[in-house]
Amino acid sequence: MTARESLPMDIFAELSWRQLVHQTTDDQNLPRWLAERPRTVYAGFDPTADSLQVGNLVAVMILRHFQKAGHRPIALVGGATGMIGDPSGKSEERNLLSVDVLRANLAAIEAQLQRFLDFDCGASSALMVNNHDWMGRFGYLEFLRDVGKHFPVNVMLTKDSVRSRLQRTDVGLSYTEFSYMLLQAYDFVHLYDEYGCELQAGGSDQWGNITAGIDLARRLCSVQLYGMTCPLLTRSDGAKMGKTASGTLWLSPEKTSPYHFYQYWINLDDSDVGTCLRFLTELGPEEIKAVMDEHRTDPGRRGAQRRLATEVTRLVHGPDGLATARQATEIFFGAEVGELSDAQLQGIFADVPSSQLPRDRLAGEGLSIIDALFESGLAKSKGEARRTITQGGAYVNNRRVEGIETCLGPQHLVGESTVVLRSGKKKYALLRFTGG
RNA sequence: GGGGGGUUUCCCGAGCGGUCAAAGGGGUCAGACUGUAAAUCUGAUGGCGAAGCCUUCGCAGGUUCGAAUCCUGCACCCCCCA
Repeated sequence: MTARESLPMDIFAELSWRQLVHQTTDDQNLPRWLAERPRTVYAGFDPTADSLQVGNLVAVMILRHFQKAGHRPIALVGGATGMIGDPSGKSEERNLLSVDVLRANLAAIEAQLQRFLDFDCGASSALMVNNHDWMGRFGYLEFLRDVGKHFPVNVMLTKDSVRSRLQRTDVGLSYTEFSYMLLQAYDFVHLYDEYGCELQAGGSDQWGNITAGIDLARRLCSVQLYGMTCPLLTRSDGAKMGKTASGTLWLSPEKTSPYHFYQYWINLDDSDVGTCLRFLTELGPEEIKAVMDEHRTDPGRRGAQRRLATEVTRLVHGPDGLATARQATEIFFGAEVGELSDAQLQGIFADVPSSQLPRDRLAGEGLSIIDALFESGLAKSKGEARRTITQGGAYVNNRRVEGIETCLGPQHLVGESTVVLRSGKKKYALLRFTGG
């Protein structure tokens, strides 16, 4: 999709109907400016962890939309800014990451971003940059003279990110974090100089940093750059999207299995599905409307959640990840554990605790189901195991265990060496019989 | 300094010499129901076991055939009067 003077779609209209536009620095002219010809837009990602999370996905999607619309996206990873820590939206001073951790995080995040953008499609090919490449060369004195001179402290003090921290008496704000906005501001100027990037996108908490960059560009280069922010993705109950009892929902399959990722969306509250469909999928307005209409007719089927989970999981984990997640879902909700190999089981039950037992435990009379539940950790004591079985809450390979006399033998093995135990509706554990 | 009350099983909280593994509630775990939700209902809830046995009621001793329950000392907590 090579972009010439004619653009394949109106990006501003696209983002608007998705309600992804929270604020812009020029409501009057930005839509027209974007429609005129291909532009270059950037969004930044901080290497605070070795994976992006769901919250980052909104910015990623925005870059994708820009690219689809014929513009050129730049994904910036904050090798330099990550060393400082952005105070925006943070209630307290952050601990600095070590250089090694930072380097590993950067590499991981760069790899993740690769899959969301097209880096080889002519004029609108995406770019990946690391601000450490230009910030690292700056000397302190040089930076103060060239950049710091243009920042009136009284203006900096009015930024929300700074002010909210100064108002609190229990936490402070270090000079380091206070200076963060200078770095991000300079990034914007640098990307303008280097790549003609004139627009920065980010979450609504980035407003102060974005406008700081625009101010700096005006002073240093006498140009008018643009900024736009999107709403932060939150749930209707106020909680952050992508936070679960067990922690953050990561995009990395190592940190959050495709199954859990898929399940998060399946379980999403009805009132949040619409927003997520608009924010996190590329379905068009008609299709989303159709999905939502159908969902309202029969909320029990949770068609909207299913569609959302399908789309987002496919986007993040690819068709294979989606397939694994779906297969795992079927099994987790009671489907027969049939002819699966150890490797498949390993994938499906990636997050499930497993224990190793010597294979000869299955020989002779076999392994008592009570001991099996106890040793797998599903029951804290043999009494508890007994109870669970008596009450009909124990399952072997998803078949209910009928009596406490049941013993496991080789005939219960699935795959090469695995027995799938379950207690209650969805508490699973694997037993792996090895050796001998 | 003087006087009084407390410390119970995951939590709160009954118990006041045997029938106490210890009422009740919460939580938790199963089951039913359900939209993989919420609410509700049912059952279970120290450990090992077929009966039965073992370990628990702040800590250490003692009285008794027998103690969470009585006595003595110790530790911690709370309240009242100075």
